[in-house]
Amino acid sequence: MNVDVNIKEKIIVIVGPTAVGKTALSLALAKKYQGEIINGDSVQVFRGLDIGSAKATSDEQAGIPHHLIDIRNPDETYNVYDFKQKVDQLIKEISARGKCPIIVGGTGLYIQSVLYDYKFPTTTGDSVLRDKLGEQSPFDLHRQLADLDPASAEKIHPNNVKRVIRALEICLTTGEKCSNQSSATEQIAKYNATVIGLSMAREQLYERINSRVHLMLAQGLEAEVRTLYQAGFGQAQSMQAIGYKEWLPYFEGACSLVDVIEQIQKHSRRFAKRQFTWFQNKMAVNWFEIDPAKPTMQFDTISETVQLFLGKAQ
RNA sequence: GCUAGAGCGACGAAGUGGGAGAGUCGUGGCAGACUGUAAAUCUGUUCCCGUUGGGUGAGUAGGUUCGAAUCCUACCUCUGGCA
Repeated sequence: MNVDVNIKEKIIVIVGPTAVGKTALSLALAKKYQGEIINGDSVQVFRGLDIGSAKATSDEQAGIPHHLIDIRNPDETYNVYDFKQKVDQLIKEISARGKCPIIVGGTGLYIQSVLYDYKFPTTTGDSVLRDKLGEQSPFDLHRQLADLDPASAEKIHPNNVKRVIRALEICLTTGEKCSNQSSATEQIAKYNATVIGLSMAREQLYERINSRVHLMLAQGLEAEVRTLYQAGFGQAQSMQAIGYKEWLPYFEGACSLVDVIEQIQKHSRRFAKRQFTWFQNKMAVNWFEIDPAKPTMQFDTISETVQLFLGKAQ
């Protein structure tokens, strides 16, 4: 199959682990190149989750169009499918305006789904079926999957109940096999994208993460989470985010504030590691190492790369 | 100074008290997987080396023994008690 290169829209993608400085770079590039920012992050979509998700402040956003931020209430859901649909549409619109779409985010799956044009199984989440399946033992679930879709069963570890259930859900509601549907997607780049990755020496990144948690606290993180908690959103999807879920035991008197801080730091460090794993292994990234002492020093180099990319004839 | 107890693996804990185990639990680190919750969920690994195997190993140095984490001696460190 030949995809006509000429019709591919140009997009800039900024990826990297949490706390590395993606937001700052996105703002700088958007200003310089008349870009519009598309949030590629699974938490910043929720209203009211501002400090803990490290959203750009409204001052920072001023004058630069931002998309897919604050588009959900804290008790609503959001997923890759929603994201990809909206992004495809947004890229079309923004490009038609003669602007450059800049996708910024740390959610590997989301970014991947856009870059490689994932085709998702048609079945939407069926919570009744999921609950019913959830009552069974992991072993039984996995055995069922082995009957219906051996390829998936082999790929998914029996302990990974969420993914076993999702695979079963696809088999049971569509009659298709999860493994067939996902492999139907070829690794074909849908857009003419330059993927800029920001990295940092592990130790320094971890220090930055640790101190950023204290910064968030100073900015009023506890009050932000308490408001959401008191509004009854404790069990919502949005509250599973790092920086939020860790407060629940504290509000219930089961742990100390120090415990909360340490948990948030730990979860953030692990998350950063998982982000590295994804971006390094799943997609072609143009990496730039950030020096935490001079975080904007690389921006000029990156900017040149971007200019070259944008200037190139299609 | 005297006395009682305790010292192992990146860290913490429990347990064992002549036939051992680089064993158990937890934490941290490292690595990995990922197609509708993905900041989710899950997996592997973590003394050394030539890694389907081999080596060293229970504070340190000796001793007893066919065999020692275990018993003995000395020393070091920590904790409690007494001065």
